[in-house]
Amino acid sequence: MTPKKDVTIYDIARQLNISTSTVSRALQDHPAVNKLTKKKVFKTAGEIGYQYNTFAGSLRKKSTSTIGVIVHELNSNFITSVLAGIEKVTSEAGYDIIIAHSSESYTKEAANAVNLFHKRVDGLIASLAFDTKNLDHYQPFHKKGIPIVFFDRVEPTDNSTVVVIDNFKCGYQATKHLIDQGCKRIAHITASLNRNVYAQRYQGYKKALSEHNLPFEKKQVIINDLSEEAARNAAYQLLQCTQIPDGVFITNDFTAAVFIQTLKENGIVVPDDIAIVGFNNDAISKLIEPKITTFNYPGIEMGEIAARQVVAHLKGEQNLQLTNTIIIRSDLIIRESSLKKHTPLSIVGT
Amino acid sequence: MTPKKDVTIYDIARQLNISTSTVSRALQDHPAVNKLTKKKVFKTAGEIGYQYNTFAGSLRKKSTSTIGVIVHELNSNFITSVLAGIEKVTSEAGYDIIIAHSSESYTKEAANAVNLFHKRVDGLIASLAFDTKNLDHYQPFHKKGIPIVFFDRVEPTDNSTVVVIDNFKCGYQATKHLIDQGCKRIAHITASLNRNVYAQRYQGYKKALSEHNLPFEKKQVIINDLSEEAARNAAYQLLQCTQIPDGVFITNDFTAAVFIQTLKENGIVVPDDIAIVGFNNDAISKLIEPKITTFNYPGIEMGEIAARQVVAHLKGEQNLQLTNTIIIRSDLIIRESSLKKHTPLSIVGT
DNA sequence: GAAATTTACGCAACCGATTGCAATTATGAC
DNA sequence: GTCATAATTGCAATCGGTTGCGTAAATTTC
Repeated sequence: MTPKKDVTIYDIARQLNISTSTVSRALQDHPAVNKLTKKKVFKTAGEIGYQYNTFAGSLRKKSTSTIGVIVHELNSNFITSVLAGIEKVTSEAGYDIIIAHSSESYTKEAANAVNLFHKRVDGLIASLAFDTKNLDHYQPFHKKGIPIVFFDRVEPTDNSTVVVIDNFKCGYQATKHLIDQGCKRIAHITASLNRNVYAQRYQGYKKALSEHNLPFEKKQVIINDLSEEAARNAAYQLLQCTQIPDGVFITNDFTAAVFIQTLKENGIVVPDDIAIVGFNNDAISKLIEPKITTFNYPGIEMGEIAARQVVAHLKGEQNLQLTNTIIIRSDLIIRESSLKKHTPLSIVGT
Repeated sequence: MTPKKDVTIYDIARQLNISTSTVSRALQDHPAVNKLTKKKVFKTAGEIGYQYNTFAGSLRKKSTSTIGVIVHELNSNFITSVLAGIEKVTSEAGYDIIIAHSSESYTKEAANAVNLFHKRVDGLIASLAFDTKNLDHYQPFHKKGIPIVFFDRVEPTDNSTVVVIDNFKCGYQATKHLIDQGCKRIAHITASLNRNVYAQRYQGYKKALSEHNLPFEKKQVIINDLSEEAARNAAYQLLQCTQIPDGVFITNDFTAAVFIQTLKENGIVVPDDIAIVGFNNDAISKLIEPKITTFNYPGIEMGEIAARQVVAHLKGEQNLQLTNTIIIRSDLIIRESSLKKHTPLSIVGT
């Protein structure tokens, strides 16, 4: 609308009777500029209200000092922690970040990728949506040599680093824990097995069952979108089985919370009738009754590590081309929802 | 790192033996370009992998088709809904958005403002942090005529539109509701009264008390950061009063949930001993026991309206200069946490 | 005090798209 | 076939920094 003319380095140069080169260099604190000159430049810059023009700079430099971040959602503690971790590292290294979220939609994820590519981010950190099955939309980045690090929701790739937790192990641990509590019929509620995190937890679940000679039944595995409605439906579905399960491993705390609520509404006692293990260590897991046994998801750490990888690559300290997988520790946090009566309370965490 | 040369409109022009002007116009689907030429341009553009260079374009056009959004946090349903609303409207109007969050810190909010200003957003939508007391960091936007719309967390201003709910009324309603339930000693847990939303709810609370001849006591008002720890401390503090309250209005559902949990741990029965009203209608409000009476916060609507204001201004359809306040409807959702025994269940919502 | 360095600064060519205005070509009217 | 009008296209300046290279001035060296 208002085409107010901007204050540029030309204005500073004119005012001080020096060249724009010197002004530009002074503004960058370049060593080849006299200290006095720098001082004068900064002074008049402030006086006449100079503002750096990112476009001119980026256009010339072909770099933006900006790192793009694509996440699959925003409203979870996990993601917020990751973002905090990323921000910490990137800002210390002098990079800005642009956050885009896909709301678990492949289409939006792809659109975001295109957009960030156009915005010429210097690097990318991403977590895939539920239904993202291929990584084609990231090809332009690879072609241009822009480093990408995937975290949490990843896909096998030849040219990027991935930062994850050991989902297989978590799935195994969760199930093993339920078995240790005496559960014989353990169900599993999760999301699309196309997504690595769910696929691997599922494998871990199966492994634990078979290792302990418990039957694996298709009916006991419910795959949905982990929404509130899905959680309720899952509960009703399981309650209608001839043999209702005595343990359920649910890959999301919110879903687990709704599930538990639905059970309670139907007179089922958790954990005595059905023991529950959730996932993510969301705030809600400690607030509902019973408190949910879950897995701690080290968000900040994941964010920091992912960001550090990208930054290291950009600064030329390290090359990401070599495929690289970083696995971060995650822990089972045992709370009330999975502890059958006989267990001594002393081992209950908070 | 890798200074691969970009494909530009010059490459297309050379290939087709036409001028860059024509290519540029063809790419924009300008009417003054022959249809056949356009077709050829798009074809070769695709073939040689042309990518629009945002910087060159923005530098020349002095506009970015991007709207900045500054929020005070990310992990709440409310904010996520607002973002969804904003995204819907802006993307339909052909604008991108850049999301920045301040984590309730004034310093980060100001830094984000500077950053978005440098990124030359065409418009700004913002919600203030807890401790933001002045709007100086938005001056550069005003000076350049960049429209700003504040939502929810706002500050009186002469040159921006604000989109809010009637917080005074909510505070009044919440308190009135508790009074109707028979509460005589109503406490209030909230955050910094510098922030409009809390200040106004507080005023509403006071008004309701005085209107019903209930004493207002400083001790009954606890101001903190609404964190988990703060919620617990508040609970202990109130329990130590000689006369513990029989109703509490808490301006945040998460805080209310922790507060209720702490009460229960100490043998207090909600709502019978103490009735509770929360705020925001977060997912958690329906999942804990008892379900929390709260206020619905129309996030999507707020986002849409805020975005529409900015877009309308940018398209020249409307001027935001004239101060403008838009108030959105919000509703008290009555659930178990505030309903004293005698109340007929039939009016209980879900 | 002349030669060798070092320190500061300026020149001018970019980066890639946009756009007012002029020029050329095509189409239509008579 | 001529002239007016409309449809296309090109010229060239512009947006605001950046940076390799060259040069003048200041400092050091012997």
